[in-house]
Amino acid sequence: MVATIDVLKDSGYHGLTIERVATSAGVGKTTVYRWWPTKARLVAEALSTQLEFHPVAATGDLRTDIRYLVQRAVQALHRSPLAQVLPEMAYDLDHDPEAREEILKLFGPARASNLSVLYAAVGNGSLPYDLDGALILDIISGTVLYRSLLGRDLGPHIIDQLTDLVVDFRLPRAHPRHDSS
Amino acid sequence: MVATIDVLKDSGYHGLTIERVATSAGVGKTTVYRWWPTKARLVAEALSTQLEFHPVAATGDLRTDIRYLVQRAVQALHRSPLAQVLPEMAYDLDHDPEAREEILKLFGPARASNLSVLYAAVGNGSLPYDLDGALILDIISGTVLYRSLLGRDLGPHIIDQLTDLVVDFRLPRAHPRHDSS
Amino acid sequence: MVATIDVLKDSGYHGLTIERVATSAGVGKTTVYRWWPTKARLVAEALSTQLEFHPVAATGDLRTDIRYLVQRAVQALHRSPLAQVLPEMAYDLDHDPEAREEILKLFGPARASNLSVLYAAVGNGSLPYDLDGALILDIISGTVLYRSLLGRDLGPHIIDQLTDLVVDFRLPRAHPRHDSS
Amino acid sequence: MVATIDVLKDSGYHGLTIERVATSAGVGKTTVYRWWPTKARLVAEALSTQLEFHPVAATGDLRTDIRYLVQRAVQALHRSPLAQVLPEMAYDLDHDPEAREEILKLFGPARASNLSVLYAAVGNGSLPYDLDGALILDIISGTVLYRSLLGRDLGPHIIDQLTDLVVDFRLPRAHPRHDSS
DNA sequence: CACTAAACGAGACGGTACGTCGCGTCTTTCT
DNA sequence: AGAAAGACGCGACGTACCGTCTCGTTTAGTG
Repeated sequence: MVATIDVLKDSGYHGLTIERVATSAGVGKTTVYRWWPTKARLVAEALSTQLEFHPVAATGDLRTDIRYLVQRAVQALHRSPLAQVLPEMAYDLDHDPEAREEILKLFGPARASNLSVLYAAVGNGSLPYDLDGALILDIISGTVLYRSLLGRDLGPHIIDQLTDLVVDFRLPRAHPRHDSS
Repeated sequence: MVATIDVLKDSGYHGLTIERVATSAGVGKTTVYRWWPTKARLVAEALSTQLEFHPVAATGDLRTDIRYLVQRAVQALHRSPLAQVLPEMAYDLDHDPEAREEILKLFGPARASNLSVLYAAVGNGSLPYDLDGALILDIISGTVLYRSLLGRDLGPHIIDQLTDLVVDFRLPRAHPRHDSS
Repeated sequence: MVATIDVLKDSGYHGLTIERVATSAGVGKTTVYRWWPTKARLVAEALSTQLEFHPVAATGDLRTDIRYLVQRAVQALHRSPLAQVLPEMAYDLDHDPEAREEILKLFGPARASNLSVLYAAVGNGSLPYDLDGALILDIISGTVLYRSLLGRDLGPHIIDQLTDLVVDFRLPRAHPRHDSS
Repeated sequence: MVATIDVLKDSGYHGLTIERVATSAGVGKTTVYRWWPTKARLVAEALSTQLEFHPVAATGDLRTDIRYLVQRAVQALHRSPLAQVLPEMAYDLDHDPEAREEILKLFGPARASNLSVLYAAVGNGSLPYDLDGALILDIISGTVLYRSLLGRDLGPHIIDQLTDLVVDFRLPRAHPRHDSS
């Protein structure tokens, strides 16, 4: 497991080989296969031991809380180890439902926490009563991941833009906004 | 090239092998390598001969036009051949800038057309003058792709939700909205 | 191993391909490479399982024994499977000392036996006390191999000529000798 | 042709490629194939332009002349460029009679000269009247080539031993003969 | 002098084999 | 009994040359 993480860091998901993990763990390949049927499952589980969710108290101030939420999405999906690994795993996850499940579990706590922030705001009237929180989160994550995949701009302004979208229902403005803020 | 498309359809990007393409084209491996240095480049170019952009006249009615734009994004990124292939290519594209360029070119015409729709609406005052059109499009595409990747719900309501987001600056509502439309 | 012999018989050393041997043995190429680093080593070992030395009792009559010795050299270096393969291997053997060692081992028993015949004759005074037996054998083998390589005459008289050379210290005579014997 | 020699020197017969020769000659592959149907023919012809025979006057002293003859055989078949190339060509020559012819022509002048030395000695009674000169020469060449191929000892004594064999009809003696010379 | 045709350079082509890597299974060996 | 070690059949990798095959482009030689 630790070995998996090491290899993953050194070589990425593509460079990770069952053979390599086994060797670096001082273990027979057989043993690895015994416990994890696929590379995806192995990595999924390894990541799950590695990443842990640090819950954050909501401040109650909508803009602050949303901004933080967006920030964490960007971090998680842009330069984190997870983000580097996820796209390489895309295919395997699509063909290995159990691994997908495992990976999705990793997002669970953060997602729940984020939803609770949103619905707290709904509760006090800052956001519409029939808000589709899940979609909001997907919009944020999706936008960030998409830009990351395509190698497009992911500068700091995108955080403001997405925050404004949620807090003010405001469509993103062209980003020479730092001078107007 | 045609052979590449065939193999791609049969076996997906992962199942596509230079050897297979060569054989199925009745061609030596060397010839394939001579023209396309990597699998990603080969597939990118094959896709580009396959996909063509059908421009659509804007109606002038913002909601209709945006709706159509969103619809096309969903089609392009959900069940199209391209959509099935893209995630599998993610890793290679990340390590093969030329292939990425080629793939991005595929999006070019549709993207330009979509931008023109948005900025036409900006022009007649239906959308804010300082709109970040590129980000809007990324939000739409990103959201759709993200849900597609995670295997999440991509029913018809998402089209309405994203349309409303752009047209009415309205955050997505929970989707029992078909009864209210 | 058996497969190697088969392929060797069918196609000679040049036509023998690791790939072919592997296929015809129902085995992965890797396995072949695991055990024999080079084609030369593989063939050398295959030959060594195939060829076995049949020792022959010396009669004590010098001419008879030498004649038989020469005869066997001609057989071994002219039309035997080994002889057909050896020249094709020349280059590889020159660049693969271990394979050369292996091949030389094949000659070992016959060479030893031949030397013992010679030195027995030295012992009873039929041949000079300070005879260079090794060179005698090389002269016989070398002459035969050389003619074989150049496609030159290797008729039966050469056996007599070489025998006489050793037994009578007599230089080879022009070979219409069958009528004078 | 000059290019062929260059490549031959750099890379040996095995490393010599029609492609390489063509390139290094600044010539299309086609042109090479037009003039020389096979690698063997090409090399054979190249060698024939390179090697020339320097006739040597016979001294009339048998031992001196024979010794020189043997010496030249050793030089030609041991460390000369030809000797390095010949074994690698063995297979091709066996399957390309025209190339063999060409190569044999290279030996022609030297062979003729050597035969004339022998038969001059026959003429003045120093060697038996019915001597098989061709075989004598093959014995010398064969022995040298054989030892060369097998990587066996080819020190200076072998020259004395072979000379004695011819001049004195004496079988080779074990070679601590340098102290007696 | 212009025209033609052979010979040419360049290099693409369909192939075959190379030696390597990683797969996922299976067997042997040793605790 | 269970794990390490690693052999195994397999299939793809990307490379090197093979000998064949167009392509224009020189270069003579001839009319």
